[in-house]
Amino acid sequence: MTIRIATWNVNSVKARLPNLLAWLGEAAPDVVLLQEIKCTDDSFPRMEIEAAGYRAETHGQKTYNGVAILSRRPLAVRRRGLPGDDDDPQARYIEADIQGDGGRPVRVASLYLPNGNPAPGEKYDYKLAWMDRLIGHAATLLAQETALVLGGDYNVCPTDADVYDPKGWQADALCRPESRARFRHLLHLGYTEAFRALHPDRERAYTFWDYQAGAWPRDLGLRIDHLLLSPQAADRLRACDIDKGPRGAEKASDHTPIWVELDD
DNA sequence: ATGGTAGAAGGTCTA
Repeated sequence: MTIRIATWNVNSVKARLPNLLAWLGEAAPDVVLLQEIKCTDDSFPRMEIEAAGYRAETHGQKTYNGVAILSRRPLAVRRRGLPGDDDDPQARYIEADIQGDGGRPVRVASLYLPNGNPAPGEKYDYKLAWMDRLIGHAATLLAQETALVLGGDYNVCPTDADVYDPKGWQADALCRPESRARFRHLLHLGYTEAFRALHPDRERAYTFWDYQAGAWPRDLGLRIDHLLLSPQAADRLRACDIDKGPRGAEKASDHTPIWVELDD
C-alpha cells in the first residue's frame, strides 16, 4: 500500500472550492497541503471539505497567505507558524503528524514561502530571512529522524531548467542566486526534492503559469511548488508527478498540484 | 512603454 500526499497553491480556497472538491473526488489524495487559502480559520469552508471525506487543519489569515492541511486520516497539529520570529504576522506555515491508521505515520508541513519581489528590497530581505528560519527549523526536524514531507509553494525555481525563459527571469526573486543558494542549503541538510529525484531530465515540467499574456496556453511556466523529503520519507518514495489537469479547468488557480506516493 | 489577469477588500495591494 501507498500514501499519496499532494501540495496545491489554490489562490483563495473559497474562490477555488468547486475546483478543489472536484479534484479531491477525482484524484483522491490521502493528504493535501494547501497554500494561499486567503481566509481566516473561522471562514474556512470546513463543512464542504469534511463532507468530501477530509479532516482539515488551518493556519489562516485575512486576505493574504494562509495554509492548511487536509487529511483522510486523523492528524495532530504540531505547530502553526514558523519558529524564529514571534512578531511575524504572516500565516505561511503549518505542521502536523498524520496518523498511521493501519499504515505508517508521516509528518507533513504546508509552507508558503514569500514571493520576495521586487528584488532587491524589503520584500526580498523578508524572503531570505524566512528561508533562513526555514533552514533552521528543517535542520531541527531532520534530527528527529521521522518520515517528513516539507511541501508547498517555495517561490523558488531551483535551476534554469525549471524556468521557461531563464534569461528573462534571472533578476526575479524566484530565480536570484541568493534564493537558489538557500534552496540548495535545504537540500544539503539531507532533504530529497522528490520531483527531480525521479525525473532528473524532464523538460518543461512546471507547476505555475501566470494568468497574464496567455502563459498557460503557450506553456510559459515555472516549477516553484516542491516536495522535500527527509531520508526516512525518501526511502519510501515510489512516485512523484505534476497533475496539470486542474490548471486547465474553468476558474483555475495559477498553480497546479504536485504529489508524491510513499510506501505506507 | 504599457498592459495584459486574478483575488480580496473596499477606494489598492499582492502575486
